Amino acid sequence: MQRFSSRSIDDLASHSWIVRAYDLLESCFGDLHWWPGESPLEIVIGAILTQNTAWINVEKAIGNLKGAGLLSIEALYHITEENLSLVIKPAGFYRQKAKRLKAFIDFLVLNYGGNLSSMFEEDEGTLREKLLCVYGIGKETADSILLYAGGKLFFVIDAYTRRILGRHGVMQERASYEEYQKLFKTHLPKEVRIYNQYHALLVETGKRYCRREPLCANCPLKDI
DNA sequence: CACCAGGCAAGTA
DNA sequence: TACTTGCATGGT
Repeated sequence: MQRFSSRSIDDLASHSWIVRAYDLLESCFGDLHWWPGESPLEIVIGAILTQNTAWINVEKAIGNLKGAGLLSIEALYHITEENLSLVIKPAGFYRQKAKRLKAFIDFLVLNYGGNLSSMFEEDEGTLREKLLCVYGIGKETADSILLYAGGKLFFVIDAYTRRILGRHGVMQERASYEEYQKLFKTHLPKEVRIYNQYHALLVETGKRYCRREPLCANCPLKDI
């Protein structure tokens, strides 16, 4: 029986990779202070609109919402789902996403008087469970809302995170959302600022250096 | 022209 | 549990 399981060896390797990657990326990109959005509401809307969609198209949809005066709970509550879908059209999947935005707004109005601040006053574990019950909100969207709009300590796992860690052999790309989340939770200080910045750094890296094919030679992480 | 983008829900085995 | 498919516009 070996005294040191391969698990703990792996943990050490993972730990050093996670920490080194953070330092390297931060020295490359600096402080990104994410999420691109000017208010908690805009962040929530962006989180739903960006589902499997290029951010550039989300910006157009949000621009349309602004132009139409629809960046408020009130306005979003009163507009019809169909009209909303036309405004957010550039983001793609527009019928589904109109339904999802409506579902969230209804949830917010019904449970928290339409007040985002009130929503975030709820116990964060309970809130996450409730968000996951809202139509159109899965784990990534829930964690994005909690971290970036609410400042809660939840690490966001997205396609870029999987791809980057998968390609660098830190974890199987197909591993579960929980496995990925545990990896970061285990090896990082429990600070919202770090969670926020790290995910932002990973997305930036993914956009620039880790698109589908091929693996970019200039990726800052290639020598770890 | 083909392929993909910061997912999710619903259906199948 | 672990796949598969539909959803849809716009950039490369």
